Amino acid sequence: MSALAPGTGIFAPPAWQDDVFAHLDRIETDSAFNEDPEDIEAYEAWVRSEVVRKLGGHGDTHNASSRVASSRVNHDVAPASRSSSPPSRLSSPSNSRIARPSGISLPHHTQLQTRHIIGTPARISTAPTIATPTLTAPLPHPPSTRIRLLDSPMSIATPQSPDRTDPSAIARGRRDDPATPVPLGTAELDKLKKRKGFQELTKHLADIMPPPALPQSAGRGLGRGRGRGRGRLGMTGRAKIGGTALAGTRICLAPSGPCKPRAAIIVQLGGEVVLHPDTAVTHVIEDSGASAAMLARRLGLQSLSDLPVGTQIVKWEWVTQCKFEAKLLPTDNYLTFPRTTQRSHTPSDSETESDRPRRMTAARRRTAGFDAGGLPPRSVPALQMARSGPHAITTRNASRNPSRPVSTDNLSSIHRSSDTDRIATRHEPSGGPGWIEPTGGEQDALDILIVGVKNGSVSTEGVESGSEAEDEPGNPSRKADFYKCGQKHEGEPSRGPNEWLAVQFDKLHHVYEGQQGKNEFAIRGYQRAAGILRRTDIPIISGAQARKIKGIGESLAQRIDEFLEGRQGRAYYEDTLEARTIATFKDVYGVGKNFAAELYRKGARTIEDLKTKEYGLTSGQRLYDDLISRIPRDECRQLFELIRDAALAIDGKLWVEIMGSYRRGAANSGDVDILITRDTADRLTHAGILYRLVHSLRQSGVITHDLSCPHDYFDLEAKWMGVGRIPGGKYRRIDILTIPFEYWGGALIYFTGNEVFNRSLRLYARKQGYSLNQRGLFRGVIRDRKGNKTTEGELVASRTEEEIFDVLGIRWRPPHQRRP
DNA sequence: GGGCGGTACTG
DNA sequence: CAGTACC
DNA sequence: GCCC
Repeated sequence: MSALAPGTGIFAPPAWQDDVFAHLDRIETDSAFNEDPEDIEAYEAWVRSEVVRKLGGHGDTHNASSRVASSRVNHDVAPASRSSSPPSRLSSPSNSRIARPSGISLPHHTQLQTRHIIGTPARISTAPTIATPTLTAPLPHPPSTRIRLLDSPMSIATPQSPDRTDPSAIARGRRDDPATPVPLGTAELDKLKKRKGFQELTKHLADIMPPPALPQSAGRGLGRGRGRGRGRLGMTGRAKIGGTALAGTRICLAPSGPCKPRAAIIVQLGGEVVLHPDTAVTHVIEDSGASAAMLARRLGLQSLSDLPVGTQIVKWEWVTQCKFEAKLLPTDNYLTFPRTTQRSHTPSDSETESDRPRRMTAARRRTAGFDAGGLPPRSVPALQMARSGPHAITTRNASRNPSRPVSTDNLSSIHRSSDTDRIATRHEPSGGPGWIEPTGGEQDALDILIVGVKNGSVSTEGVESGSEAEDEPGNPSRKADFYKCGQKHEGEPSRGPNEWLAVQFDKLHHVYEGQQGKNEFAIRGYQRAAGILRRTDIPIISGAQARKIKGIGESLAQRIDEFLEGRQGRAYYEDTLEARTIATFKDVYGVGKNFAAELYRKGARTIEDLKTKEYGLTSGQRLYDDLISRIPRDECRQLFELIRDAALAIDGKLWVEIMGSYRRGAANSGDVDILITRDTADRLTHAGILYRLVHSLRQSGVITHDLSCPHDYFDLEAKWMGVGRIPGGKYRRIDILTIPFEYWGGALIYFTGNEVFNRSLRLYARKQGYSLNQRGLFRGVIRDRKGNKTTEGELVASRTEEEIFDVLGIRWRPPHQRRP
């Protein structure tokens, strides 16, 4: 929800904006946004036509590239001029001095090519002057192999398909005389009741609820002014806000999320609170992101249709809004399961992580295959662990229990056997669509273990006791256990009980990005808090409680209290039009904080302003509409294939791979990242490829814009950033990076990310006396007082990912586990 | 109170 | 150089 | 912002 409404975004539903970009943003990022798919299609078609119109029918090419290109062409005519004659390679695939592991094939590509030389020995000599590692070391493995590995989306625990329960079927249960509510529920309910948290909450409710002697049925005239309830809320000093807005309601708070403060607010507003549904319940609060089926389970029901007729399942926002408007509002805009048809393409994300973290604003995460909303089996110990152990916060240690059919030895042997550096990005099963749930029969051992742990069928024994249990063995160096890069992070296929809070912090983070004079580390703190909350399985019910978690300090704890109590605190007052606008402008490529602020000062208020008035945006920047939207995995793959094929047509021995969030298994990505290198065993290199590739793709209409070009296209290490598309499709951000062959490992790590993982790994490396960059792991780097490097240092490891992890004493992990 | 990743391209 | 970008 |  990133509408630019001042001061309302965090507490209120987003005001509708007459801003198509806000609209698009909502479509793209907000899973709660439901709209007729046809409207969306029509809208997106319109956006495309607008773009085409503004671009005069096609993308133009930036001067930057032509400038660089022309300055280069004379200098280095050879590669370009050769392009007319198809290159070729020696026919033998094994001309490399290093034997390839059997079963791994070179990328197959065109065969009908005439002999030609791409690089020259002279080129090779231009390679960076690090000591060349002995070529007898295991080589990195060729990309684009089609071998199924754990490092593949198919092996990632993908979210199960969204719950298909027909929303209209919700709540057809009986509604008895509200004066004598009868509990609803199955045997599940008894189990729920036994949980410690549940009992605590019951007790708490007894404390704050009006005396039972009074008729509870309607709660009319009660609640407000009740001494005890008020007492609890006294700290807010705002007990009058909201009046008796909820009089007459009987609201079920499923035992997750910020129950206590929520209960207090409801009572304060004259409503009743129950922890499990009965025949008199009028509303159920649910915004943890659970599916209907999961919610039903948490409520101890077989199905939500067991709820009394007319029961509204609403988001907490409805209550806060009732409070602020001091009246009972219609629930239409706050339904957890809106009645309109669900959009069929609601992302089924395993990783909807944004490549542009600042865009993470919306509650877009959807259902998971199991109920993470329930109380965790060991909430208190687990939380206490949070500060001391890396495994405490998440419950996603896949393989705690070796007594599963598949031993962990098998797992690690899969990882360690052969090569962990084979990219093995599995794009799709042959002929099938890309991102599908593995069927039962095809689940591999890891899937089974992951699913088992998640649905509780596999014990998570050993969480408290800490170490031993070698499923998710620590790192060779135990210190690494305490870094994000030494932990397993698989993203959040499940929604935890703190999703609502996490979303608030996402929003706050976005706002702060537009706030002037705020420390970048402070801003990141909010982003991190969102992630922490999202991964915390224990419902956070107070700032003080959250304070125990590593990463949540005094300030964040205060924000949490404000959110939980529905208070208009700092978060509210800092949510200004200016901050939001600037934050939104920053989403335009090339517009950073300073320029965004300047644009605001100059009077721009919407993205539309930037495009229609003269603020000096380039044509590429005006593609905002397309670029801001996420790229479905399958489209990433198609773009990749176009690029790869173009590259292989130039030199079939290139290694071309798709990196970034795609490699981490994301269901959609913010851009397409391509990494290119070439085995130098035949004494040829990929120098000049980038220039020819970009040129070729421009010819074919795949590349349409340059955003930034390498200072030297003919360096072995070069980066091109720009915009392209599948002809006819949306414009997409594309990055293409080339690296010297010997940097493969370092480049893989860098380009795979994610950002947090990289920072963590680099920090860890630094603490160990190394320095890690996209070229590899270095030792002996000397920095001056300001941290500037004064000595290159010596390359320690870089040929493969595993080599680098080994030196650092960190367990290698497949990309899909690198999502802290 | 210091530290917080390391680098590349643009103008 | 500062600003913005990449993961 | 948080952590050491």
